[in-house]
Amino acid sequence: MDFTPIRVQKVYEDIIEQFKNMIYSGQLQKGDKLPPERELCQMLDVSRASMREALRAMEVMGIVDSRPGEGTYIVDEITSSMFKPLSLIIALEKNQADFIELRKILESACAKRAAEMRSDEDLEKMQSQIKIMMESDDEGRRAEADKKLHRIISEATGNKLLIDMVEVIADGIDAYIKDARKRLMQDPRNVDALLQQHIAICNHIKNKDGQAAAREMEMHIDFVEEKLKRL
Amino acid sequence: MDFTPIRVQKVYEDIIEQFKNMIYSGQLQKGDKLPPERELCQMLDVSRASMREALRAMEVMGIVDSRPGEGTYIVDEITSSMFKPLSLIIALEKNQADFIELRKILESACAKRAAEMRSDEDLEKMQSQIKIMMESDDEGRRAEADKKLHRIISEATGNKLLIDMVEVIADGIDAYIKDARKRLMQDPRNVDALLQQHIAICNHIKNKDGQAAAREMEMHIDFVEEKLKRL
DNA sequence: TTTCCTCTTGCGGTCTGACCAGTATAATAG
DNA sequence: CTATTATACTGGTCAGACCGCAAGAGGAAA
Repeated sequence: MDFTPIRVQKVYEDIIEQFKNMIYSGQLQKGDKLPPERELCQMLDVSRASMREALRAMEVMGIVDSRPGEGTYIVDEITSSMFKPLSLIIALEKNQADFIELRKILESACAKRAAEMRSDEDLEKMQSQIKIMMESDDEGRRAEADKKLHRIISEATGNKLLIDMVEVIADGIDAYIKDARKRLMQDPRNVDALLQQHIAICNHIKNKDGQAAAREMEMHIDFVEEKLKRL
Repeated sequence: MDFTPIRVQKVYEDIIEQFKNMIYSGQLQKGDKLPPERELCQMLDVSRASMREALRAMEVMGIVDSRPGEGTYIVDEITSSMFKPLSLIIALEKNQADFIELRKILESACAKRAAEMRSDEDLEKMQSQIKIMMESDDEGRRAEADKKLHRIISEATGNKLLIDMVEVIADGIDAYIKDARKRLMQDPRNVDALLQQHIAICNHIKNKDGQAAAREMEMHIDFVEEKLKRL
């Protein structure tokens, strides 16, 4: 006998399901205020504990926002919170190849779009970070500038989704390889290579050459990945 | 006076924070079994309700898995569950430009990698879907084949992360534009145009021309987006 | 009448303790 | 030694209580 295992739906999952349907059907929209928890419990005939588990779950998903004394609302602005779990998953996953590939895809796409849409202001911000990288002797500061530069590039796309996602993935990976990076940067040749790559990327963005910027970004991430592997 | 609002950390967030740190520090690893809820409560000196809110939150993040009578475990395999909230956010967001752009980035990257890594088996699967599209008169079946084809392409990359993410985003957007698509497909010219685009993408994948496949995929999504806008 | 303060009310946040229904393990019978 | 049964353990759910914050009602002062 080979029966299918019965998947027992937990109450909180059921509750989320109902909210989901109301969102899909448009009955719940951005910014809407939800009834008080106690009322919701009566409506769905569940305990407050279960209702709260569902609400907390939706809170970490970035779908609702509960404020003490005020009430619970459907969020009215997308936040990066929904991507936060990613950094934890990255920390759990020893084989990070998939994450690095995803990062490469996203960051090169950012570079391409940044090249196409950048304002002069964006360009200035990038170059000020590069200046810090060139002039500073402190690896900590250089690493910070590196990070900022990548963020400025993603911000130049104007796509909030992209910005948040790149940041979470980059942070997750960076936290994981932090020590390795430090050791890598003890060799001045590596420091210089990285600097040249960053300059090249920015130049392509300056010249509004999206293709080249994307290619350069991809090579840049490949370079770091390759060096780290050898460590 | 311009004080910073005091951010009151909720208990469940605090608990998650502690788990997060243990994951980052490596004290908690994939597959580990957690102590029973009641013990955890004692360790952290919190109520079971709060502990459960934290656990449920981590469950929807795809980090832990609780099984009745058995215990709670750190997940040992990445699941797509962490991306599920995205489809809800998509449903909430009227302006989907950012999502469509993200989709374009991911799917064209998939096409590129699929072209580079595809097996003959992958190719066969793609072509069988195209055959369905060509021969079927039922728009429902054609839409299904369309969807499957895109999934086969993402699967050809072998990157689970990418597969899950593309699926969630595509599903979210498709659900949103479902009716519009139906109307679009009432015009045979559109049906044919889409078919030609799919064939072109697959041909590039067949020829292992990643650049062309990516470009074609991007144009394909642009085409659909453009047509939908005019509707 | 208007403004300001106070107080009530409503809300989310947290805790306690209890019971249920599965799973796993130890004890028992064969 | 094996198969069965009984027990302990674990997550899932519920009910009820109390706290502190926020908003709005109502009254006091200008």
